[in-house]
Amino acid sequence: MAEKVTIATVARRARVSRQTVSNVLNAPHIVREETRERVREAISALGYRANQAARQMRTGRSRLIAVRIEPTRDGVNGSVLDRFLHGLTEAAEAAGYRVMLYTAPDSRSEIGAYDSLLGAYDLDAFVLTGTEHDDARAAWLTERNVPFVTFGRPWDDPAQTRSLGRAAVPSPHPWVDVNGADGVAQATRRLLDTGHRRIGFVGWPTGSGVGDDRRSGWADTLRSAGLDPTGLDRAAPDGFAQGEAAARDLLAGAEPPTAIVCASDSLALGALQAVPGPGDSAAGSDHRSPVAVTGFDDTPVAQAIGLTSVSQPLAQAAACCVDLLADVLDGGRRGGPVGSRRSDPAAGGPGQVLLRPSLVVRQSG
Amino acid sequence: MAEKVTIATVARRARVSRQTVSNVLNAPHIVREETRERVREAISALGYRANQAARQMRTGRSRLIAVRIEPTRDGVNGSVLDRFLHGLTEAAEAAGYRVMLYTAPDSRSEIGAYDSLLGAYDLDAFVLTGTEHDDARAAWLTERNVPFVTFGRPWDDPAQTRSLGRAAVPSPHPWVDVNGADGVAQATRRLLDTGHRRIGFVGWPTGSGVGDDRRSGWADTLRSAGLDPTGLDRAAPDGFAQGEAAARDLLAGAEPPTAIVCASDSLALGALQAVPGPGDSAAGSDHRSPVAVTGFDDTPVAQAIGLTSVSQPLAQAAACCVDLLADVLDGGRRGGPVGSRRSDPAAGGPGQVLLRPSLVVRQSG
DNA sequence: TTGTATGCGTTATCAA
DNA sequence: TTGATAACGCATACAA
Repeated sequence: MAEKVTIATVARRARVSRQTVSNVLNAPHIVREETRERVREAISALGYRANQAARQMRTGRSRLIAVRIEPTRDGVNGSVLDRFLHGLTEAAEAAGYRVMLYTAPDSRSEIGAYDSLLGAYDLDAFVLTGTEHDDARAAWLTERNVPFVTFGRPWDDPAQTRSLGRAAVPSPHPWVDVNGADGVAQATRRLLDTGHRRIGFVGWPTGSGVGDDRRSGWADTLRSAGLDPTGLDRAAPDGFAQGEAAARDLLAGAEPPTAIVCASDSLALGALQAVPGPGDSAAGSDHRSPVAVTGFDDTPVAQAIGLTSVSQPLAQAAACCVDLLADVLDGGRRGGPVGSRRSDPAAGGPGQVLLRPSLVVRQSG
Repeated sequence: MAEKVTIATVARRARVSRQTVSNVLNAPHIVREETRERVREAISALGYRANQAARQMRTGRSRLIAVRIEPTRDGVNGSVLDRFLHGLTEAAEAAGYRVMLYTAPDSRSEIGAYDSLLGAYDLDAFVLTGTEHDDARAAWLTERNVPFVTFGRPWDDPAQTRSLGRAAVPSPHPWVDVNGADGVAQATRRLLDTGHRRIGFVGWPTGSGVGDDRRSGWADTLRSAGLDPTGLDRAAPDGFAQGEAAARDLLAGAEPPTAIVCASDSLALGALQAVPGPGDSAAGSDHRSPVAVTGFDDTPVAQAIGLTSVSQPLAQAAACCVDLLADVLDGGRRGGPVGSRRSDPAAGGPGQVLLRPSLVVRQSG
């Protein structure tokens, strides 16, 4: 066990005061070049590393970012969080932060978790995933002035908010999101381009921001192509079996769609079971399904079975989250090589980034 | 922003000294009951929570456990880490610890990460996943007396270790693992029970501890049933395409197997593509594949497509990891309601837990 | 530009 | 059983 090397050790070795060492660390520009070099040399020679606990006690900042790890929901989409987390950890490290995990069975208890986490650990910020309508978590954190960023837009219903009277409009907060409507539109447009005219949609029931957004991408694309989406969509909770049932229902109609766009890979996987497979067709080993199916999230399942799917730039989204947090935490005096990612440079408010997903075309569509 | 409530605030309110408050927190038994109650009341009335940073500075312990989040490897198996992480976070919270994430592109740089993490954050312990032969990370941590537990057995080659001379035998460390051989044996035995006699195996090339372990479960089971496994196994790196190729090769033989056991869901998914599907058979909609295929890990993919697979008790494994760490960190004076999980109570060494996986039977086999 | 003194909130040592 | 005092490592106001 090596001797503990503190700022005093470094100071002795570099024959300066502790304060000078501290200055080299926190405000290098005010130290004379020669001294600075000597101190730096001592630092690396001794392998000195600042003690976070002591620093935190003094500054009140922990350089810790908390993010909730959810229980794997339906399973198929679980890896999305996984990839996001990895990106987040990597980006945080680069910015000098660390990621701390916490769990909560639901949003209500999540707020309770904030309280104890903040009390004990002086967390610098939170990353919230999966925003809901009028998210109570965002409100709680805003109210207490706790920095946070959400991966997911705030899906506040403007009408409802307005009806609350007063200035109930939630103050804007930094967020990063992926344009789901755009992704679904890409998928739909590609189907149109390849000749499909009757394109169905299987998505989640109305009410979830994410789901409604994705559905609109499909409907709007059809409309701008002069097609009527009416009757061509089905609502189903996320899940394999639900997707299969919805697709079956869609295909049972008088004029069944020749392609189905789904709001998730889980639904798409189910839908794939419902469409007549290549084996049932007369032709031999043509792997192309007569009914094209596309999913959303480009999960490992999609990669494995050759499902065309919309891929979210998760690593980039995570990096944006960290950037936005760093903007707030480090007082905007960052500005490294990351480039400006603000989607709306005109607005003076907090950064809000909407990323564009990409379509990964595979055999299924 | 509520006033900062420290141990001094509590002391004032309870009209005791700060030390007494500290005692109530850390050594309740030495405080008179009446005083203790008064202090406890003040604590909850004020909503006091101990400041981790200050505590850490004094005790040198952070109550932080670090675990590496790997980049999603081949994808399909990614969710395993996800579920393990969730279990770990939950168990750690219950034991009063927190989980901190870090990344590293490979094992070599992972050791570098230890160094800086330990220097800056005074981490209490590490959880290592995916142990390798003669794991350098374990050696490094052992040498520096850093507490850690591995999820995965140490796969040290006894012969090689011995040949190094000296006492090169690595000192044992706490580990938790799932008995892969047992899991594959369960799958194989079930196939035998359902009448299969020619059962193939598709696994990873010899050399990986995990892979060899799983293969042995298959081979041993066949042998104890009086069958000869020779020629019935194929080695392939993990992956969908690799699994398909290996299975195809296996099925191309003169006497092709009627069932294939795979070392992973990725391989199994590939193998499924290689076997004649139900659609190719004469009979109608019998969903049962003529060639049974089983996977390993019970990933979401398996759940979605109905692949029989071996399921690891990840939440339990994670809980065991935390228990073992707590044993070390809290000096063995734990012993809550978790029950003794030591697999070898006779050995005085560090706890080592081998858990039994379970077979999830679905349509594919 | 560099050095000195002080305090962050907690726990450990020791005396009362 | 309780209370006073010191110390953990760092950063900051202030003096030199």
